[in-house]
Amino acid sequence: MSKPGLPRGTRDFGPEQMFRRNYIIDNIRKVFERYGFQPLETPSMENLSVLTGKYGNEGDQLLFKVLNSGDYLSKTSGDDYAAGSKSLTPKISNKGLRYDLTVPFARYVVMHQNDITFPFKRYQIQPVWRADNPQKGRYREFYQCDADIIGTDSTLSDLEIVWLIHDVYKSLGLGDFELKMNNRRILTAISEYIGEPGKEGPLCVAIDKLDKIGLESVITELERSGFSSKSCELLSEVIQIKGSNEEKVDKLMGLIGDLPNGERGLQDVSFILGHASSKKDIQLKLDFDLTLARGLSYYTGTIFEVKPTSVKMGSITGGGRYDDLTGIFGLNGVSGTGISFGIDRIYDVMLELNLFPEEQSSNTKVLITNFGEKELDFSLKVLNDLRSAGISTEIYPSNAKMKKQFNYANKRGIPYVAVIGSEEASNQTITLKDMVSGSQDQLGLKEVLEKLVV
RNA sequence: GUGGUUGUAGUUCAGUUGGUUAGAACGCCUGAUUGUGGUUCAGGAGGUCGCCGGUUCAAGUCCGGUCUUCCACCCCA
Repeated sequence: MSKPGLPRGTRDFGPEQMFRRNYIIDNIRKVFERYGFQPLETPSMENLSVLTGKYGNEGDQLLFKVLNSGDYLSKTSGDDYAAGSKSLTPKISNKGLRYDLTVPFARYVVMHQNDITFPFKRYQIQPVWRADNPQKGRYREFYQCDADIIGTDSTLSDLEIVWLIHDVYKSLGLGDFELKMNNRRILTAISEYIGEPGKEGPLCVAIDKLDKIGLESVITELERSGFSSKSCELLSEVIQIKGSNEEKVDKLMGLIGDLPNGERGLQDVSFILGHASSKKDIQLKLDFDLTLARGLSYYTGTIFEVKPTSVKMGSITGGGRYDDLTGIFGLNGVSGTGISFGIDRIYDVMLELNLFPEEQSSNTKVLITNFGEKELDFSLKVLNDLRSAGISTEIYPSNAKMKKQFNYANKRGIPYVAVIGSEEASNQTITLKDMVSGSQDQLGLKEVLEKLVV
């Protein structure tokens, strides 16, 4: 028999890792619920008609497709095979694994539009799959934690997202990050201002790389995609605007303030900037960054991204406002804003910064020894009494050597061992050993309960 | 999808110009200690050298392919 393995880009999570992952997820969930978000889960699989075409060409290639059940070749012919995988795939596969949580959410909203009370605030914590090439911080199966407010175009919701991000990272003790914010309308207005209206798509793609490849390479790339040298000159002036967040808003107002998109985008940004710090306990490095573009094409307003500052890692949280997410499924005029936390990356960052609470390798507080049948009745009574009192208790399942039973408690990090041998069983007492100090006392059941219930 | 990189015991890694029976540390098991773990000491088990093929008298070592790991690009969380 050959040794088993895992599919590329997937991982097992042992008890130790699950303890840490649950710590992250529990904290995020608590904050989500404190903000009034309601839980939602959707299936791992969606119909390919729901998924394809939503993430661009590249995204479609990254979808994991599920082969049809039964004789999946029955509806194909030799011609399909000859025409290549593009024409063959739809005939042998009509389902795929979800690529993110936003599109399934949009599908859900459209299907349940008559039952949902808007504005609808939902959160969703589930794995997603991408047939991508794995590397640092990139997996083929990973979790997203999404929170969206849908059915309102109020900028107040965007502000709530800022506070939500702040509170999530505060609860995790991760303060070492920067929240970047921009607005797609501003990028649109800039493309109009520099004389290349309608080209905000390529503009976003290029601008997004600014901190990676530098201004000159960005300009080169833009010229290659048809931007005139005059527009590029104007652009480099605009994106080199420096100063505080408020100063940047002011300067931009002078340039693109008369354009409808520019005015509205800057209003939103300044609303958020103005109110964000009104929260009492706020400690947030919020940066209005003109070069933040974000890839996903459905964003139309405010956009967010969180990056750790001292750990080399891509974005750990991203989101923004979209005006017409459900339009692709035939429901128009539903605006929303949302955020997605990448817990696998947050895990990596927190591990590197040593931010997890001390590991708790076991929930069990007491291990009851097993000496065999004579002591069993009393041992089981103690076991059940301790459990009834809310104390997490185990009994060693077989009459093994004491060395082995103590070793088990030690390895599992169980703090107390209750020794119940013939002597203890006959006078109904328990020898309770404290595994940390090494000391032990012979006690009655009541005394044990008093000692352990704190 | 493109380019580079990695693979030897449960884990982390050695392994000489190709040459006897592939090693270490940690971990694991047993005993010293028949009712007591963490320390110590003694002993033991554990390997299809990722897989398939090729070169050679001889391959862990060289060559080809393939899978995998990690990294970068693209894109993204």
